[in-house]
This record gives sequence, structure tokens and C-alpha cells, in this order.
Amino acid sequence: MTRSMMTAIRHALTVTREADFAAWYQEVISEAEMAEESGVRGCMVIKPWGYGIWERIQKLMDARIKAAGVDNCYFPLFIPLSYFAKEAEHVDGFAKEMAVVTHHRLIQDGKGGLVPDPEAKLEEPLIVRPTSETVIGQAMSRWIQSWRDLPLLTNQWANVVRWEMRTRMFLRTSEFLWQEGHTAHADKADAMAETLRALEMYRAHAEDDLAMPVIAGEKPENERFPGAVATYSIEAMMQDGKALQAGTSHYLGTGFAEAAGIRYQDRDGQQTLCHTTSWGVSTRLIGGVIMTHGDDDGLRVPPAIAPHQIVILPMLREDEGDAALLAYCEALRSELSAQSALGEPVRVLLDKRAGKATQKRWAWVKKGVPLILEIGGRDAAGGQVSVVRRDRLWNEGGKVNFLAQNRDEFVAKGAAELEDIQRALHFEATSRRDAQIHRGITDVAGLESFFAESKRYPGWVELGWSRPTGAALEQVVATLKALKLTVRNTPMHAPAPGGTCVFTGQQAVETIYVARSY
RNA sequence: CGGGGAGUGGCGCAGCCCGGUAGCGCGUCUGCUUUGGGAGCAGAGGGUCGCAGGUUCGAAUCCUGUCUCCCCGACCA
Repeated sequence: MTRSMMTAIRHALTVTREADFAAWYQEVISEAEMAEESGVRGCMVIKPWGYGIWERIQKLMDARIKAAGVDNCYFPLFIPLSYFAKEAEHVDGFAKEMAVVTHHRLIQDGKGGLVPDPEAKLEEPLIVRPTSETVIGQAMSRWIQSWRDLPLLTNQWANVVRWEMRTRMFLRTSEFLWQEGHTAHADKADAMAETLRALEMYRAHAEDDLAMPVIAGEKPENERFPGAVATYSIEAMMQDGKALQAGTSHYLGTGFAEAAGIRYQDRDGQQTLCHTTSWGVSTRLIGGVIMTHGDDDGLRVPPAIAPHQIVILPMLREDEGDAALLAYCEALRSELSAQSALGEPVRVLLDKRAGKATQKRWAWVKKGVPLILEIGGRDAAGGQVSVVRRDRLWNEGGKVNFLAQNRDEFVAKGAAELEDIQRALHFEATSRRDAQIHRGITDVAGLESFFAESKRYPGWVELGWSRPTGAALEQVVATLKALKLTVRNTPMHAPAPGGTCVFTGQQAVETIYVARSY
């Protein structure tokens, strides 16, 4: 019964998540008009709907950053090679994926083209920032002299470039947009507190703003940021069961401070190295939102980050009735905009572009607007609105689930409905994730057989391990790699698991999540 | 960076093997009909066949190079 109803539905996309998750992901981005190819390897054009979501993420994240007392700055795109070369592990981590500027002028090549002018070679090459620890460290070394200057809390919103071998829209692009927080502290305790504050900020943003459940925890040693003493992440589970690292926060110790000379005179008059941190989230979050909330009809945007939360579609008929209908819709838009949802004015678009309302409707469905209102002449005359919730698009009969409601009643409860959608998306994603976390595997053979089974979307495995380091960890990483698995993180505040380590047989001291990942 | 696949109107594709005026579906535009839900009929517009060389009387088609995208791998905050 259910099956026949399901197959009767004509979805807005041509590829389902079940049929081909990677193709589905790309179709969502294309059909929701979020981004497109640019012609430059690994770089994308972010279109208004995709960028609008990013602007929402920026706005909400920026408020959280500022609330923590962190000030925004801007540092240069170009970093002198010599700055970058100072921190050895950092160099090892990034050298292979660097864009380098070597010339400052072009000349005619005599064949109608242009080439870099050999006469205009830069004395010192500039790298295009892959991250800004080094250049911000240089500034910090100038800005910090005394213990009174600490902590120094900065952030910048910027683009960065990493020459990735393999790219995927939003998830891994050669150029991406992000924020990078950089802080300097008097001691380790203060720096660690900041590192964990940022982690908690990211967890709250993901859960509350993106409705994307995450597990916050510490990365294993082999997954640390190049040059970091400790790296923490938030990890989200996508609908195909893979893990997505959705944000990171690093305690950098004194290594970067040493490289850049970030020192302060302490209360005893001694020159002392600062302890620094860095933390970031990027446009990758948008990929996470797609793979967390998207369905076979396109994206579903959580109301908190939806550029438009409600779209009103007048069923224009190009006759004398249109004026009255538009007036009705405009009044509706105005009243809804005066409401407040999720702590902000409700964002309402009256889409009165020419075109059939039904076609425009499917465009908004694919974009994932939380509430779509289609208003016809009869609604206007009867004081009604026809509303469909994007998260409940289909009714049991396989039809679009429009619900006629009294206009004034809808105005009164529209904001609450948006908040309910935000909750519903979070609940749905959390339930799905929890159902796909598997426990009870006690040895490597069990792990192998679990992932060897032809499960389409195996999800994550929660294990206890002995937190091996060095060569022992390398052994574990190799074992996991053979299964295409990685250790995601050790969740914060998790009790000691008890039992023995799946890999070493020693006492298990930590809980970890093991998964395939993006 | 290695292996595989692909690039032809806005989108999806055929044509290529076997060189001879660039086609189809959807969408777009116009008109008529229809009108509470992804409309019908008729007509029209729209393409440097990724790019650059080469072979040829003639290249979407054959050859060489190159760029970009997708999948797998390696790599990867």
C-alpha cells in the first residue's frame, strides 16, 4: 500500500538519495540554484540562494563570536613565503596544496596571448593564504607586549585557497569562504578554555541554527591540524552515514608563538611565550546542511538560516482580479514580516514575478523554503491562505500537502510554525543519526564484518579504545584505512567506556566514533 | 597526481565507429484554449559542437595537445 503511494509521487528531483547519493547531492545544488561550476578547477560560483544561506550562517555565527568578546579584523590574502616557512609541521601539512604568486606583470607572448613577464618576477614569492596563523601571528607579535594585552581575541571572515586534488562543491573546494578565529593567551589553561569555548560555540551553532546534530570531541593525534597540540571537531552524520567534520578548534601551544615571536612581559617582568588557538567553520557547513536536511524534492532549509522563511505565491491570472489579489498578498506579507520567529523578524518574500505559480512553487520547493503560501482569488475573497510546510510536502494521498487556513489565524501562528519546523528538522536528523550509531563491537574482526556487509549506509560505530599513540596508533590507522574508516573524535564529557580496546586489547580509556567520512 | 567516464541551444541527450548544410525531449517566447494546483494545441527563437593546433575540397565526427567536470584511488584543516 505504502509502496504504491510512494511510487505515485512525482518528486522534484530526478535522482533519489537511495539511488545515487553523490548524484543526488549535485542535483540539489544545481536545481536549488545554490552554486555552479566556474571553469576554474575546484572553484565554484555561489549563486544567490547558496550565498544567502551563507550570509545567514555568517550573521548568526558572527553574533556568537562577538558575544564572546572576539573582534573582527582583516589580514592580507598574500602571505610572504618566509612567514609561512617558520613553523615546520605547519609547512609539512600545507606545502603540497599551495597557490604561489611569483610575478606581478603580464606581457604579450607574440602569439596573441599573455605570459608572466620574466622581468617582473617577485623577489620573494607570495603564497595565497591557506589559513592565516602565520600572518596573524606576525601581527600579534607586534600587538602584544604586556600581560595586560592578553588575551588577544581576533577573528576574520575571509576566503582561503588550498589546491585540493579532488574537489566537491561546498565540501572541498580549492577556494572556500570561512571565518578563522585566532587568539593569544597568557597560559595553557586560558588558551584551552578558549579552544573549548569555540568548540562549544560551533556545537551550539550547528545544533540550534543549522538544526544539524553534531558530536563535539577531540581528534586523535593523527588527525590534528598541522602544528597543533590538540585539535577538536564537531562531527555530523550525513544521510548516507558518512561523517562530516563541520568545524574545528585547535589549541596550538607555543609553537606558533615561537615561530612568530609572540611574547609578553609577565607580572614578574619575564618575556614569556603566548599560548595560541585557532578555530574555523567554512562554506562546508552548507554541504552539511544539504546532506543533513535535503530530501528527494531538493533542499530543506532550517528556518534559522533560510534567506526567505516564507514565500507567498499569488496565483496571478493576468486579469482584472490580479490587483486585488496582490493587495491581499502584500498585506499578508507585511503582517507576517512584523512577526518574530527564532528571535528575529520573519523573512517573507512576495514572489510576484511573471510566470505560473505552480512552476514557481517547484522552484521554491527545490530551494527548500520552509513555508510556501499559494494564494488564489478564492483565498483572498474568503480570507484564507493555502500553506504547505516544506518538511511535510506530501500528504497520504501522494499530493502536495496544501492546507487551507484562516488568514488571521495563520498570521498569528506562522512564526511558531517556523520554530516548529526548526525543531522538527533537528529532531528528524537527530533520530536518524542516533539510529545509525552502532555499539557492541568488541574486536577488529567484528568491525571488519560490520563494514564488510553490503550495507548501503553503514553509519558510525562507537568503540572504546586505549588511546594509542605513535607507532601503535599508526597500526590502528592502517587497520582502519583498509576498511576506508577513520577515527572521527572522542566525544567530550563521555564516561570511560570500560572493557578492553578493540585494537590493542588493553584497558579502554576513551570512547571514539569510527566512520567513513567526507 | 594515477585509472575510468564525459564535455553538442538554459537543462537532459542523440549524432562520432563509417567526414558532406547540427538534431530530439524538456524549458523559453508568441497566439489561442484551459483555470484551485507540476495544463493542451499551433507556431517561433535559441548552438563559437570545451579550447587550440593539425589532416582534408570539406571536421561535431579523424589525429595531437590542452582545459574543465564526474566516479574510483592516492592525498587532505
